[in-house]
Amino acid sequence: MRISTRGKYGVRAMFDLAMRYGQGPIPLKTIAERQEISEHYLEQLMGNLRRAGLVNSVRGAQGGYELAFTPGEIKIGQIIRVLEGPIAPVECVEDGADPACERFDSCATRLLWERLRDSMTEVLDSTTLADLCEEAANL
Amino acid sequence: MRISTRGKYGVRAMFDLAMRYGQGPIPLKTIAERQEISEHYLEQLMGNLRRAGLVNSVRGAQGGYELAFTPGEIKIGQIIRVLEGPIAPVECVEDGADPACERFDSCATRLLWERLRDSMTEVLDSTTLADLCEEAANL
DNA sequence: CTAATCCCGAGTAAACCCATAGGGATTACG
DNA sequence: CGTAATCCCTATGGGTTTACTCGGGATTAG
Repeated sequence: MRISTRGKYGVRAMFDLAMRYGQGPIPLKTIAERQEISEHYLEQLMGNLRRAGLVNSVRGAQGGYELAFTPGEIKIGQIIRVLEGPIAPVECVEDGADPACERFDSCATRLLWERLRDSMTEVLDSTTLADLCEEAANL
Repeated sequence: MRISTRGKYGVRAMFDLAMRYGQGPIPLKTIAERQEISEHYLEQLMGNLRRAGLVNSVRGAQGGYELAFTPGEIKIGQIIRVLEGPIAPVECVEDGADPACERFDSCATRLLWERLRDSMTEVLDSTTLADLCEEAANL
C-alpha cells in the first residue's frame, strides 16, 4: 500500500517549485540537491510532468522548470496520477474501467475498493500545492 | 497506488469464509476454485492469516479453514495489514515509525501523507467481513 | 490403510523500481 | 562567437518484489 519514490519525489519537487513560484525557472540541479534526489532520475520525472502540462521548462543557460499554474491550481492528485497512474487500489475500480466484472461475489469486495479509492481521491484532490506551502509556513 | 494480489486474494478468501461461517472448516481447494485463485499461492496467504490468528486450520481429511472470530469481529484492515504490511503511503508515516525526520521541508508533505494514511485506515478499519456479507446479500 | 487435507521451504520467470550513462539540442552571457 | 549551463532523449542494468510453481512431509477422518 505504498506509493513509489516517483510520486514521493514528484510531490517534493513540485512543492519545491511552489515555494519559489514567480521567481523564474529553477534548474533541476537545484531542486535535486535541495530535495536530495538523484538528478538524472528526477529529470525523468520532470519530463513526465512537463508532458502532462503541469510544469514548463526553459532550456539553455539560466533555464530550469517552473509551475505551469499557480500553486493553488495544482492538486496533489494530478501529480500522483501523472507519476503513479490512476488512483485506484485495484484495477477494476479505475476511472473508466470496463464495468464488466464476470466474477459474481467480487462485487461485494468491489464496493469496498470503491470506497477506498474515493477516500484516497478525496484527500489527494482536495489538497493543492498552495496548501502544502501554507502548512510549511506554519511549522 | 495499488494493493497487490495478496491483499485482494486475501480479502476474497476471507469473505468466502465469512459467507460460510459456522459451517465447519472449508478446504483450501474449495476456496481457491470458487475464487479462482491458484491453490498453492493461496495456501501461502492462508498460512500468514493463520499465524496472525485470523483463521483457524483443521488438518487432515475433512479439514480446512475457518474464521477465528465472527465476521463482525474481523476488520478488512487487519487482513490487509497481515498480507500487505502497514497501511501507510510512505514509510515515514507508518505507525510507530521513528519520528526523526532529518529533512526539513518534507514535513509539509508529511502532513499530507498522514492525512492520506488516516483516510485509508478509516475505510479499511470501519469495514468488517460482516459488512461485506451484508452488501453481498443486497445485490 | 488411504485419501484428503494442511504445512513448509525452495525455486523461478517476469515485472517493476530506481536509478546510471552518455550524448544531443538549446540558449544566456561574456 | 564561444562556452558553460541547462534541458532533452534513449538505452541499460542491478536489485527487489510479485505471483506463482514444485515437491514433499505431517496429520487425521473414514
